[in-house]
Amino acid sequence: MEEFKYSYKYPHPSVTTDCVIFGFDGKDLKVLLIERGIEPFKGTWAFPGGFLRMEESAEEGAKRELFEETGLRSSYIKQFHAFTNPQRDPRERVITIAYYALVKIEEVQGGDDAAKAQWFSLDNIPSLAFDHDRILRFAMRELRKQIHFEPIGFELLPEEFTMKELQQLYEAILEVHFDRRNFSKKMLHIGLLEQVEGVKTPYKYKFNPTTYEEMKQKGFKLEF
Amino acid sequence: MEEFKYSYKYPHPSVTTDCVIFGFDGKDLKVLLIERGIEPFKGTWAFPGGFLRMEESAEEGAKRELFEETGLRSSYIKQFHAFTNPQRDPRERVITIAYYALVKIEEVQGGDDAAKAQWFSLDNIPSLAFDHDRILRFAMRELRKQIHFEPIGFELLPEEFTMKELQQLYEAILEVHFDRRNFSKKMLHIGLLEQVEGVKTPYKYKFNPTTYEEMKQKGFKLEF
DNA sequence: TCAAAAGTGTTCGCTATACACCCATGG
DNA sequence: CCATGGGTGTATAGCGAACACTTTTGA
Repeated sequence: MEEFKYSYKYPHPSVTTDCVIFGFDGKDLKVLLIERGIEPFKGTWAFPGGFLRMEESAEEGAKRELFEETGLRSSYIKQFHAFTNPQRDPRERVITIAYYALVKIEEVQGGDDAAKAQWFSLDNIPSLAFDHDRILRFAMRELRKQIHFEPIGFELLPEEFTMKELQQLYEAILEVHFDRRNFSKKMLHIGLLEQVEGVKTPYKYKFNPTTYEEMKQKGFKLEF
Repeated sequence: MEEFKYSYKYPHPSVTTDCVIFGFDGKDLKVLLIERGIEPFKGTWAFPGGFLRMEESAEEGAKRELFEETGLRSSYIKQFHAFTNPQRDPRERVITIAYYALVKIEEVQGGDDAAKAQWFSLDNIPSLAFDHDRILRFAMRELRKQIHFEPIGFELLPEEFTMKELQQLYEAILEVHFDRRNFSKKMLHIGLLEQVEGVKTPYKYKFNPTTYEEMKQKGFKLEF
């Protein structure tokens, strides 16, 4: 009995965080998956995640998971849903608070056990553990919504990027096709882009966070 | 020790659901608050909520809370955030999964203890228990976002309503002012409204859920 | 009969969209 | 020199925003 030393009057569920990590390789949108080393679902792929510690918030937990798998500390991270189906874990009642993270794929370092982490294109996702396929679909839907209110695309691109890369990213997220000329015109018109001096054809651009902060104050909407 | 019969190897947080119930009285957007009868925060106002039962999902829990306070079973309800700050409850670690519900205010029946439930206008909210002021601000922000993707306004209005009521609702949610003529034109153009036959000046309208379902299939966006 | 509310139409400017041409680069 | 990619401009149509007049209703 020594082992079960946390006792409550009423049953409590376990609480975990899961982190859907999105990256962009210049062409396709990708997610980072971990091959599970333990039961249940040993050997199948899943999102990085784990039990919430008592002294950390869910966001801190998700950031911890993100760091352990990518070495990144300061990425964009957003809670998008808590999954609470009583049967979602075969062992016991586990609810998970799910986040998605947007990372610059080239900054990602292999985690402690890099061998078991791998990037997958969204059109080539393997069978996933637990209800993680549902979590992924949910994350994609929320990401598409989010893009209307925040220029989150910039979180997925390197510091400097071409207009074509930016367009391909938006096309990958929204699953649409834009006219190259109109996309460029629209993006430049918004005013969040800053052309990198001295680079010629193809031009490179940087995201201007100052302008973004100003625009957030006044309120704005990105149309697509 | 009989009392604490649920034991775990690791500490588990408590999990609750809270339900921000929005209603519209034809003029102002309101929320339903409960006066707490027990400590902590006894005597202060809070959202309906309570501990998640082991056999129910969070959404079922939130619906249960909604039913207990309003008598309504089939309202629009949406999870918008899990609040997980380790210090948010002074007693112990409690995370809450928060929902907002949109109800037709005239259908609401007093709950079991109706005396302690009361509608408050958003510009006249009393001091709230726990972190519920933060939860309310969060709910409002999500509601405003949501309105761009779904015609949720209709959930808050009676079956039949005038264009003016619809406009006042949108103005209350978004905290903006629309030109009466342009608002009407735009709303009618979207095609979700059906004019009630036989009613004259002011016309009444009904929401057409069939058209809405068709539009959701094809994907659409409500602009404001 | 008078005031307030509600119905309706027009103009203007902006932006989304469709589309074509020129230039630079590299094989 | 030719093909490809990338930079740029223009015409058109549709929508949002501003705005005024007429009709109806009820006090």
